[in-house]
Amino acid sequence: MPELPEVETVKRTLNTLITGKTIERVTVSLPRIVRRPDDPLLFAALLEGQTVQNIERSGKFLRFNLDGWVIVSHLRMEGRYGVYSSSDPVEKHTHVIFHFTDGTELRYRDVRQFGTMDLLPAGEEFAGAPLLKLGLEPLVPEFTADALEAKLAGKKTRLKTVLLNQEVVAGIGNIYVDETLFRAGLHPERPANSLSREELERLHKCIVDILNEAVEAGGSSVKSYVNGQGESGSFQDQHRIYGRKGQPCHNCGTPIERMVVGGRGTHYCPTCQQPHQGGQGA
DNA sequence: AGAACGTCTCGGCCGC
DNA sequence: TGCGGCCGAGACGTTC
Repeated sequence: MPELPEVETVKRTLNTLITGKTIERVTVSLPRIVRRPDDPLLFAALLEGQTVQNIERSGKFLRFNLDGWVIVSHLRMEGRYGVYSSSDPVEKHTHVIFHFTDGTELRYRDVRQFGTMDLLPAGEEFAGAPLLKLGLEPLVPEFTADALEAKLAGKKTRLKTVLLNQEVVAGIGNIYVDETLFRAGLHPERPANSLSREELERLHKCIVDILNEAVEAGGSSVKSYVNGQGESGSFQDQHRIYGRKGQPCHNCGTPIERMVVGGRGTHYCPTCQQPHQGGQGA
């Protein structure tokens, strides 16, 4: 489920919950989740005795920094982490358990089993897949309108498809791309290289503003919770376009429409987001 | 029954 | 012809 704001929320919560804890052993009950090393027993063996230094984020990936290793974890659609006592009953769809020496556990649950974990030597995590080709981090000072413009240059691809491409901007998903394009007043199917400078600057600002607002609200979903302390996220109450098919646009009252772009459900206002240049944004 | 907050691969089409 | 860019479809389990 998670996009950048949800992953950022999970990251912050986990930092408060498991930093400094030492892994005693690891249980992998669904091997497909662990991509590297390909042997889940080796994955578990390499992690024994490792201490959690901190957790960072790249795009939608979590990076668990240990002593000599880094776990690069992607939640895909429905992956969730939770911190439990070892005496808590193990919930359905729990696929990986990190047992700590203090009797607590970090558990990974994933109903759809799409999530992934890659264990990589510390210092080498950016040298190859899956982080090497990640695009611009949108919430750092280096993410400027010029940087975005350079990434979009020459791309005739539709705007929504480009923004969902993690090699362009890292962390935007289906909810925030719709929210961003609505606020920017841009049609999802505009060719990416057709934006005026003004439109590009508006798009850049909307990406940054919406992601920051969502992080501030603790993310959108109710599905990417960490545990009782980290499970809420209220940004879904601020969604102005996503999931509002048929309801009136907050801007102009026109019923919001839904179409499919790049295979993804896409919500937009046919009045505020015209398929040609123009418009002032929402 | 259709859709789901994410990738990833495959095959086809288009234009240089 | 060859190749890159781009697109849609389908796949990956499961739930509601």
